Amino acid sequence: MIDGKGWRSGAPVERKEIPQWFIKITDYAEELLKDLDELEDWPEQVKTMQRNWIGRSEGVTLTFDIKGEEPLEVYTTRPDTLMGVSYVAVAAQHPLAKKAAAANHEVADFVTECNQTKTAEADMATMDKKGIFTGLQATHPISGEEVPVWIANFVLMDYGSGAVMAVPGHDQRDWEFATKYGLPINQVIAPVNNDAVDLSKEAYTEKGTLVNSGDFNDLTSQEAFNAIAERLETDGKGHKTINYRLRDWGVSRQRYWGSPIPMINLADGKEAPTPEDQLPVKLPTDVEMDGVRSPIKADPEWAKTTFNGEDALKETDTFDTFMESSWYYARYCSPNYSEGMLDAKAANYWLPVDQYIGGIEHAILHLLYSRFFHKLMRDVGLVNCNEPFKRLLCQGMVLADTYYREDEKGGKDWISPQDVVITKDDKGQPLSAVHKDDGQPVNHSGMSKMSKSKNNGIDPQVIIDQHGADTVRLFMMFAAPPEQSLEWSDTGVEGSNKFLKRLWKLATTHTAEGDAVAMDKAALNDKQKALRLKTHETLKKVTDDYGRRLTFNTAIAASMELTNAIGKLETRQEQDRAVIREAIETIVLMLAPITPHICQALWARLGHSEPVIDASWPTVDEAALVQSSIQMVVQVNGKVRGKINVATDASKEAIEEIALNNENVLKFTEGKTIRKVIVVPSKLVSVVVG
RNA sequence: GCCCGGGUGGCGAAAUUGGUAGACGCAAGGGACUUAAAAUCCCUCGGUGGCAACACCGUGCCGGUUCGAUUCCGGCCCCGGGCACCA
Repeated sequence: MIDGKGWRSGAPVERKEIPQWFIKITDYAEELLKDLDELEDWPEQVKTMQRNWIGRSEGVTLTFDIKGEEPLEVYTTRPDTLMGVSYVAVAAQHPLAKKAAAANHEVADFVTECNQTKTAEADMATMDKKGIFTGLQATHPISGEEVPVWIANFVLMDYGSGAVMAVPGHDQRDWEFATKYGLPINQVIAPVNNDAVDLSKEAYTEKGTLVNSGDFNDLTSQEAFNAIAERLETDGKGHKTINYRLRDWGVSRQRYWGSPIPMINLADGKEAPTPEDQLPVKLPTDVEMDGVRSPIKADPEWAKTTFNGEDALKETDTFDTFMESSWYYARYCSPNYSEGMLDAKAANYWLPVDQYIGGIEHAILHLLYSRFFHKLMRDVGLVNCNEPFKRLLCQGMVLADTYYREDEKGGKDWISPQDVVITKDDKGQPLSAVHKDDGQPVNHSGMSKMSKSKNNGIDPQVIIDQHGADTVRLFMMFAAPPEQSLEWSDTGVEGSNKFLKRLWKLATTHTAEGDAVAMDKAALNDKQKALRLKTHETLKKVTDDYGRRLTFNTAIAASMELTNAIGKLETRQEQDRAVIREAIETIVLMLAPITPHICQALWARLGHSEPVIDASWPTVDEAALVQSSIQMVVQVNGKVRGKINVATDASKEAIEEIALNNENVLKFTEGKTIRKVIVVPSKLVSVVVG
């Protein structure tokens, strides 16, 4: 868009009302909300976002009568504040607004202005709150008093009934609007503790006790909610309602690139689904793009068809691409099936998806649409489970450094990080960045998502050619937990390569010395036992990291620690080699999912004929985890003052005794009264002195 | 503006249920090997003071709960994701 016009067509950007297709996702709002509770292996963050997006609220729908007009319906979640209403406001697209606009050109100008502003929620929420009086008066459903009807730019036509009752005393947005336009601000809620409220500074939005509310005085907000709802119900002026923030899904797109919506527009103005013998409706490929209109809209012939022998027109809108991404996972179960959308048998064999992975940017739209679509498929008998994705992991983005130079026009010329040479000072802080070709300086613009536009993508093939796929895989899994963004670092890649070389050397040196003898667990010395302990502790941790936590970075770190520990054990005895063999085999099996190639090669050298991919996951030897003594920390008034070694089976009293007699601990307890000693088993002793 | 995350050494990060802050790695510094360099190996590595033992400070900022807070609570600042037509 340039200056509010399409860059190719020159057409001005404007908002228009056009007929479009919607899918009634709101019918599933309650189920989409409720079933979130079943998704135990979804991140809490995503479920919270979806709950808020669906936005279930309990309130009351009520009507204000207007002379000579249809009664005005409003929805409120705070019926307890009803007696404080000082005006009502409708959206600019509301029928009352349109009617008022027809009668008054100032109102018409305002409505036009509202229709030109952006409709994104973020824009609506941050724009100046503006309004205009329609000239109409509405009758309060209980007091019978007259209140003015305004048009306000912040009232959404799509939510509730497109009209709100305004209680400036107890709603901050209404308060700001009333203050701006000099409308009355009435107090009808008082704090429970009866504190005075200053409504000249801001609205009082808490719940409390009703005041200035006639028959409802002295009721609590909760009691008044019910009492007022009942009164309205009795008088035929309203009733309790459950409302959702979720709106129906607009699936129409006016562009060519998409699946044509299989509906037919009939001569009488009605619509019908495309009959089966005309399916699928295919997008024509022999088209001319004029850059303005979709070819199937520009071509008067394409849409022509018949329905029950009558002339009719095919729909020329295409589907939102979210439509396809909402069920592809199900189609993947029977990709060659041609009798329908899904082969239900295959779908039910495979679904739900055990582990789904996607970026956090899909937390709401794609993941909500998919859940909805799955329930639709269930309701027509295509699948028999309630939810599409059993387990969800939201992975982060890959970021890389960005470098640029300014061109003559002041624009930015992005330079690939692979073409930049960095020099660093003694402390490792970058001193300068220059282009590798001309040696001239370039500007650094931080880390950002790898993209074509910033020219900071790294072709993995280059790194794979240099260091091998295992190095790249190891680096990517090691640099950060998967749900966090990953900062690409060439030196980090080299670090991963170094580790693999070290592991290779360690393992091949070991195998070159011949086969290890069988381990004699009873004959192990302390150092050998310590390595076995480390091996099985590591295995236990890595198993949990892979299986439950999905923190591959810590699984790798633990494997590195074990590798370092092996290097520290001297190999003088046969049993040293037996314990080392076990440790190396464990590392190879643990890292095989991440670095399969090198692990397969090492596995073979370790004398296994079956491929490592077919080897079973090693089991933790609980006996190896048993220790005779452990280290505990001693704190005095919350600060670590000593470390003690105690027998694993030592009693609380014995531990206390050792802790209190620790040399450094005594320095801080001498001459003071010991008020309390807390022993946290196998962790620490906390001494409180005063 | 609203909803959801995040903020820890020079850097990427770890600390899983409130219990030793900085594991693991990168960068940097020192050393060994080498004619030399690369590679490799060893040592140091949050800050301040101290020969050291150790002490004090330290997880965005301010406050609170607790014997004990990176972790829990209240308020604030900054960064990222989403806000329905980017998908």
